[in-house]
Amino acid sequence: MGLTKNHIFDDYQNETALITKVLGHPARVAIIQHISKNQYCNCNDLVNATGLAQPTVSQHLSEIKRIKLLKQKHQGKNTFYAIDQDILNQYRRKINDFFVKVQVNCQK
Amino acid sequence: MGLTKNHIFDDYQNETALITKVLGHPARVAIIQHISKNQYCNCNDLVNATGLAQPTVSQHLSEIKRIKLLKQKHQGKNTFYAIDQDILNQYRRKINDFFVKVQVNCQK
DNA sequence: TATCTTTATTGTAATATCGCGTTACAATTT
DNA sequence: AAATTGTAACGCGATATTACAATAAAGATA
Repeated sequence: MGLTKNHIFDDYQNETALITKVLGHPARVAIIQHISKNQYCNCNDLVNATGLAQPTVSQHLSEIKRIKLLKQKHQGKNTFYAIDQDILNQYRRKINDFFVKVQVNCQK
Repeated sequence: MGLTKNHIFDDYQNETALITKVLGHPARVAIIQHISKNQYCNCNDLVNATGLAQPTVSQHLSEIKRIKLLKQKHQGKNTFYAIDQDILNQYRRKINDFFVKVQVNCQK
């Protein structure tokens, strides 16, 4: 089948997986790092920074956008990307809470 | 190609991705949750808890084992699984640090 | 011994992902 | 207008992932 059965899991489990899945590729980790160090950089910067082809970077960008982690500014032919810090912080807490809850469960 | 170019990314990026990738599936999130609430449960418990077939659960378990997040005890025909809390805590800090570093970079 | 239970392995079909060449398109630049 | 630049979309080949039936293997039980 090859098709994840999302419907048999709850919202919390699906959302946790959705967020971590986006972080689950080194290119996307690298892209997020580079944008954070160069807020409002463009696609070409990321191509140079990662060494991946432009369509590949563009594809990874759209996966990161899917979870709303990026803000975009269009200026002429350029698109500038920045990290949405509110969302980032929200996800940081969510993922950390997941770990903490698991940890607490272990100790009961 | 369908082949991740790990060699063009650094150890930090690859390790961050490796950990989050394992969490990037709702079945594995569910399995980790269930083991944490039932330390030293067996595979059958997880089959019942998730609703997935036994080979599927076994496959997910081995992915979680790949990053050393599980401890196992063999007792006769049974295999009991538990969360390795040291590793869990290590990963919690690692992933949280990743988020924090990105956040700090944004604010420079 | 034969059977049942539990888990891992093998094999396979369906689907998703990764990476990139090509193309398309919009906004500049010449 | 023509060429250039930056980005997204399309399409494709290679590989990986998801899920499961069937089987194997190892221990327990009748």
